[in-house]
Amino acid sequence: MAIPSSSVSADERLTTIGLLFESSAGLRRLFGRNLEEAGVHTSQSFDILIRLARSEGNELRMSELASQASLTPSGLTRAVDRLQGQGLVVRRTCPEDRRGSFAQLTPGGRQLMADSLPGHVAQINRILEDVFAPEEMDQFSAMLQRLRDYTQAQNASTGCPGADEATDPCTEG
Amino acid sequence: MAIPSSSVSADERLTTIGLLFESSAGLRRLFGRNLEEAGVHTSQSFDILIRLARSEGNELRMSELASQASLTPSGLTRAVDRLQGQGLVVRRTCPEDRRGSFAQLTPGGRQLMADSLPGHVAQINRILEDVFAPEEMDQFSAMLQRLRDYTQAQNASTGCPGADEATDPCTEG
DNA sequence: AAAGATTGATTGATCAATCTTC
DNA sequence: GAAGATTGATCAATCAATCTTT
Repeated sequence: MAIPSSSVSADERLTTIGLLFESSAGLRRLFGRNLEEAGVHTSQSFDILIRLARSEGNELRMSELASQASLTPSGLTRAVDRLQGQGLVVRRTCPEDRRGSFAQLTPGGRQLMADSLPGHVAQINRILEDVFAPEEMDQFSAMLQRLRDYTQAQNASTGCPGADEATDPCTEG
Repeated sequence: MAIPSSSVSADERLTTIGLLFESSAGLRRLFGRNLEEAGVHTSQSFDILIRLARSEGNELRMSELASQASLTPSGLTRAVDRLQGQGLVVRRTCPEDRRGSFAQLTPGGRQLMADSLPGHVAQINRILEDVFAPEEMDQFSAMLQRLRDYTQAQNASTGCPGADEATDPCTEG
């Protein structure tokens, strides 16, 4: 009682991490419902499509996309296979380095994003406005940014998915 | 420029959600390394074990455990099968309602938690102290708590895993 | 030999269907 | 018939190994 703020107990900090995990899982479920109705199969698919949609030329290198989507290279290969099967994405061999390839949004993929994004953004706004006061939003975002950067840096030491030097703020899910 | 705080753009809010997802995935990867060294197979296993460890009698009903761990009933059945196979958990039929059962930590399971928890807590403390100022911690936790509660309430409307009325603050991962 | 990407084998999670008990 | 839990079938992600290009 009346212990200063640095006294946050171990239990409380464990709980904080648990809340982060549960929030993430809960949001994915909420989004999943609406995205499916909008024609996007899963929240993970959307995660990939939106990053392509927000990139120059609607395309990204496989390795960078894997990193941004928190997937291993093989995981991304399979995800892009599925999206290609749905006609939303195509592969393009990188002309300067023929080992690499780009994943690129098709016109159909762009259309799907154009159709589904407004509803998704509206849902996000509704949630965030219900939960946070306006001045809290920026704080929350800034804290998450630091936490994300920290985990990326730590994971980078040992070559992990989602451990990119990515300065790119294009980071949605 | 100089637009008030409520003008946070759609892109910024999309990014906030993306940061939350990436933070969650990044933390799971960081924890996974250390937990594996400590003898816990995955971050998901730990998620289940710690909830049992922090519950009365080291046991919890399957349905409640599923909800707390953000798993479907069948997902939890399989997870408990694995933990039982490792000798960390046993099932106990509920005497008052023979449809239900409890998952309960074995002595070996309790020992494993006793051995691995200190290191895990230390890792969490290190991360949170590196990333956040002391006074930010409580804010961050409180914001996540509201977000978690909100998503649970929303998902509850349609019967989803992790959508519990759970007032229980035992919530780690 | 190292980097980018893919494939095969395995593990983990989900949905739909089923079984038992209420 | 509904609730708690499990099983079968399927899908998605990972690791280890492989192929191509550098």
